[in-house]
Amino acid sequence: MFARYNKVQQAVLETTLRLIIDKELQATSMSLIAKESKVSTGNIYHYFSSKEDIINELYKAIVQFNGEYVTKNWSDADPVRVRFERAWENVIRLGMEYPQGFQFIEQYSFSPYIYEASKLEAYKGGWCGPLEAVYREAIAAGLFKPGLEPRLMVQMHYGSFVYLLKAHLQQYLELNEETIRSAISSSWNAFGTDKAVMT
Amino acid sequence: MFARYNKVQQAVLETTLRLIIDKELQATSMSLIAKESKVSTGNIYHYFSSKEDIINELYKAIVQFNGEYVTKNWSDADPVRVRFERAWENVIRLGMEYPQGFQFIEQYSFSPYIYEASKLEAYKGGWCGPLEAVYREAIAAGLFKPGLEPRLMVQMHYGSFVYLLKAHLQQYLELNEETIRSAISSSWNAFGTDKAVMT
DNA sequence: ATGATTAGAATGAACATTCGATCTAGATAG
DNA sequence: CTATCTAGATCGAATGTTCATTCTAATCAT
Repeated sequence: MFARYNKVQQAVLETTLRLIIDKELQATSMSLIAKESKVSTGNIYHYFSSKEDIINELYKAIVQFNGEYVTKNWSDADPVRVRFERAWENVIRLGMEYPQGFQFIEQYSFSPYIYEASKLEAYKGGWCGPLEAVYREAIAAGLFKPGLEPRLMVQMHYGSFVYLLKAHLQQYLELNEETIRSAISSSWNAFGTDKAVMT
Repeated sequence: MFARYNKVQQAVLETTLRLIIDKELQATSMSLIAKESKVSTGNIYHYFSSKEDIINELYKAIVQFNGEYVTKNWSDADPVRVRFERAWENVIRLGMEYPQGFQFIEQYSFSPYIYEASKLEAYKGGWCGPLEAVYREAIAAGLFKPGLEPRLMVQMHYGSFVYLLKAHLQQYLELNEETIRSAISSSWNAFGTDKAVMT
């Protein structure tokens, strides 16, 4: 997840992520990060310019990782429906395999603590653009109803899966393969035309 | 929104809500709350036992307010589809009219800062239960496909609307009446059977 | 007057950051 | 092969600030 950083930076970033998810940002002090990562405070400041800097590096690293994960296993050559399913499957799998990173982005993507510059940099590595294109294509092919903006559709579907994951991570409900397939298929139906329904 | 509190408490709660949404919890100090609410720190501690206490009162008050808002304008006598539409319309309207309260719950409902007791108390006044019942009824009437848990369906739909609202509040997209109607209708279609489709 | 309420200065703890000292490894010289 | 040097890496104690909370005195209502 933090492959492009050195050992010390990795230790700090991993520890910070864990602490923030477990205990919340305000309860995550530099001295605690130092103790748990086994890197002295002085040395942390050798590699990061401030606490804010750590959080922002964390943000950028996770967003990039997530972006790569979600756009895996599918390409423009695949049929629209396949791309749709793979992408959302990836989103769910990402949330289940890397819950801390997922929760971190969920909690802090609108936080003033994250610099606008980090958010901008994040957007470039994101997957919203590619997915929007898939939806646009689905509309053009008559598989999705026209009328709503692709951007809005993606936003709604993303929200669905985020909340599914939240409920799962909170042990509020269970997610098995069958349920995931079913949820993705239902999502398709929300915007799908008769032509597109084949479930 | 804070009708059941006295003047001083209202001032403190309103100010705290505004500051937390504008500036984030950790940047919202007691002295700032005191200055902006025009209640001295000493007096704040006369009405609240701690900062945590303020946040938790805020949480409980908003959850109750939201619960009442969402279950307005519909009753068990209405047809399932009407109840479905009214409820989600209320959710969206709530988010648009009271964005701060909406954002606060979004950000802090999973926070360790909120006592479990507050969350429990919140659940009683919540609207998840009533909505789950509507979905259960829709399945029983053959309007919704069986297979998925009603709880999961509600969770997914709620996520859709939350993200729609987030995007709207972030000026990322515009929400007009037509779009809202269309989004709610699409949501119905996600789980709707052929019998139920009438759009 | 007296009990409740309000005010804001005082307190003490916690925290982000800095700083000077120490350590390490690799290069250079004898 | 050993001794010396050096620059970066690492350490943790010290600093100065911020903040939640408390305290004491003043004000108000009855």
